[in-house]
Amino acid sequence: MEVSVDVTVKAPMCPSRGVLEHVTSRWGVLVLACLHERSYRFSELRREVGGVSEKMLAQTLQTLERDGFLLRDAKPVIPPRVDYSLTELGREAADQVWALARWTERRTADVQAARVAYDAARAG
Amino acid sequence: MEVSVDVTVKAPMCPSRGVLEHVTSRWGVLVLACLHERSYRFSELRREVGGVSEKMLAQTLQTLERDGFLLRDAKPVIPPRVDYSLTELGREAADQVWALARWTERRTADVQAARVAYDAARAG
DNA sequence: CGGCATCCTATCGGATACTG
DNA sequence: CAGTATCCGATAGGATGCCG
Repeated sequence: MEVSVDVTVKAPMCPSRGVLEHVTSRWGVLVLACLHERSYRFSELRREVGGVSEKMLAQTLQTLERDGFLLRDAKPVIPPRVDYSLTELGREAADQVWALARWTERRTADVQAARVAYDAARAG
Repeated sequence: MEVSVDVTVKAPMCPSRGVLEHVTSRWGVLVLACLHERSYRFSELRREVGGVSEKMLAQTLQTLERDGFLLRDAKPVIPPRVDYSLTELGREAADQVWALARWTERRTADVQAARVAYDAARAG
């Protein structure tokens, strides 16, 4: 178990940077985008996101929970059931991320075309 | 020099994921946010972003240029001068990212408060 | 000035095994 | 089911040196 990392060494010059990095982290974006629609259980979320390992999903959820973006509701039942949903703060973040994700989907074809053009310009 | 990596192995299930990851990459976000305001030269951008190494900035700029987000204008003068500016596609991306960055700045204090509360709840 | 190549370390992140 | 712990390979990313 990792303890007591000296955060003073690599602390970002601006504290908002750390927040932005959590929101825009590889799996953070996708988790927020998913939860934008509705609340999810752990493994349900894992399937929905797709391609994320158990470890990284758990880690991502913890980070986002700590930042106050989402609520973790662990029901005391057997088998365990844990639901994740957005807080008000998280909803605001998810709105932004959702918009970005939607835009990306709409424009993906253009990006792919740009890549082809870029590569062709150098290979030629 | 690295060549011919087998992309079929780790290709994202959805091509838009790759695009989203470029836009939301650690330095990509900040570069787009900077260029949202105006165009920049390389080292000017480096100072403005702050904390980014020469290597990573160059790499980030290439990725974003290849994706069609920005224009690289290398003037044939001594000493060299290279200007980076957004394309129309890049402007759309930068708008999204800019909004997210602004939101993050506004809400950073709330996130920090949430972290303190979260940590206090476990430290007991 | 604006890169590129090299080296090297830290962190990311997947696979596996284990637990309540 | 929903995690945690551990191991380990892959990648991010900094430092340095060289070049047009």
